Amino acid sequence: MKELLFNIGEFSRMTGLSIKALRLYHEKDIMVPFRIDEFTNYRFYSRSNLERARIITALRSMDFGLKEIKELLENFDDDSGIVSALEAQKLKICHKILNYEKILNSMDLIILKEKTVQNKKQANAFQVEEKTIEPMLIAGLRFKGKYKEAGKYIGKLAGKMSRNICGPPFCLYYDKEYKEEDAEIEVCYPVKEEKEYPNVVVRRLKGANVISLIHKGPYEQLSHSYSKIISEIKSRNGEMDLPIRETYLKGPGMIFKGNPQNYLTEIQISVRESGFKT
Amino acid sequence: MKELLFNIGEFSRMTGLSIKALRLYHEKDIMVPFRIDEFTNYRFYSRSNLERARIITALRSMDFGLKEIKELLENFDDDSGIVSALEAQKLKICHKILNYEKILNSMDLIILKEKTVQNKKQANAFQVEEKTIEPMLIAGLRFKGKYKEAGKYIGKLAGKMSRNICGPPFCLYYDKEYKEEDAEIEVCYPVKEEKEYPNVVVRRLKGANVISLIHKGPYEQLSHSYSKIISEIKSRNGEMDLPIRETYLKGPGMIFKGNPQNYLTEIQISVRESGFKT
DNA sequence: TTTTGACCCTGCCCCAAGGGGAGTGCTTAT
DNA sequence: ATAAGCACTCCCCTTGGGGCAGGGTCAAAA
Repeated sequence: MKELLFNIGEFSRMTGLSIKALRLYHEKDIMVPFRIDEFTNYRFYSRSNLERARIITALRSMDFGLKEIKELLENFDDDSGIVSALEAQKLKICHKILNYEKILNSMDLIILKEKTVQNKKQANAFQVEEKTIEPMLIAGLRFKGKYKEAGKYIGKLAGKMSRNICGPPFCLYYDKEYKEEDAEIEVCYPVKEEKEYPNVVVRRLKGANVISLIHKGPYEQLSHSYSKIISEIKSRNGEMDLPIRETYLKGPGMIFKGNPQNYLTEIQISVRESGFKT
Repeated sequence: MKELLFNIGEFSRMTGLSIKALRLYHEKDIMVPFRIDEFTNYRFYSRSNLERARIITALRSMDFGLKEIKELLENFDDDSGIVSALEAQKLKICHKILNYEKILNSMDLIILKEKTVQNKKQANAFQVEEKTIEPMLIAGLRFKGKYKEAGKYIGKLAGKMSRNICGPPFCLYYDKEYKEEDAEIEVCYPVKEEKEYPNVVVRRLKGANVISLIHKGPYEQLSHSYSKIISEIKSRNGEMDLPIRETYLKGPGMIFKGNPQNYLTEIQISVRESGFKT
């Protein structure tokens, strides 16, 4: 029975292990061929090697390393003994999965952001436009300071919310006039669920009838667009309401900083129905 | 502004990238220091390097390879350009997760099996015992042949059911007497859900009152235990009902073949209430 | 009996993303 | 003067093999 042996090629085909792998396992003393020809060094595998190969394949498919497999093979010959090793391996794999899921989440965030921008971009091409904004659930972080500080706070907020975010960030400006310092600003993200966060107010933002304009270019030139939209409102005899909303459709990316000439910012100013003609 | 530079140690602390990694990125032209001292070869990093390091860190954290990162850095400077790369990466990661989840499943299967055995083992120590079996949902594969063929069919069945399995396999013997050939045998696995499988019957197996005995040792010696249990039933004046159930608590493992001396097989024979005395 | 094509051997280099260490050079503080 | 603390280059190591070169071997065909 034992006398029927297979050379490495046959054995490779039988087990599905590559010849290279078989030689490696031999070298690492994980699976030693039944007989090695003294003169030619040809490897010959037996039926018991076949069984061992099956075990190795099974353990490899569970992502065990060769070193671990060697130890397991040396110390056990029964499934019940390796249960604890399996449990440990399970833990490792769970960690990997969790890590990958975290990666998926952050990638989704970026993709979502870019997709949103592309949709917006096609919709209306930098013209003043009237529209109705639906109410939405938002997380807001309010502060008093300079406009330029908003970016910092958005970063902070994004870090806290991460998986809960479902749209691009925006600012609410509560001042009637331009203020270099001590402006009343709330940075916001639309969110999916109503969760609690420290220093953050999660609430439902009312819908509104707004005049909107998408500004393309660096933030420093926002004033051009502001004059455009405000003169439009005046010409239509509309009356502005606070807060003004500034949505950062496309700003510095999560990865690349991008080119400020391509930044897109939507300015939305609520107008009262009274005295406003379409 | 540009004249303030950092040596590699400072830059490493600022970016969180190891010195080794920084040197590697330099070598691979992924991030070249702003200035390299001609005489000492010291690397000096600038503020723009800092920005690039941030990008690299972000991409690395998404499991991109250095080669991919290099290409991305060469071709894009804006998040929107890399969306397709992100989608591709997402796919890869999803595959990895799926693969790991498959591994987890098969590991769980093995662990579950061994745990079941250990519980059974403690419960009753190889004594004839009367008990009531609850009804259960099973998947059965019926064939006509030799007893020894059952193992083959169990393997087949396990492959099909895999994630649905929730207990050790068993056989149902529909013959009243021992038959060397053409025995009526059904190999079964208890399952969680009622799914459809080709050539497999999924059904609810009725509960029963049985006389049970756990046999320890190779299958060739099952006859000893059979005589023990049957003589016990006769002495109690019970009447046997078909089919006989043989549950393979511990047989050849999924990984190791194990030692047949340690195999555990539970024989269960239904007995009719009538004329049976406890 | 020889040849031929298929098969096998060892040994070397390669992959990714660095880690570890040896040996050497530079400045600075003591 | 010397030692500490950086920095540099060069080399080897990791996993699980893949690929190739150069040379030896096997079995069947000519």
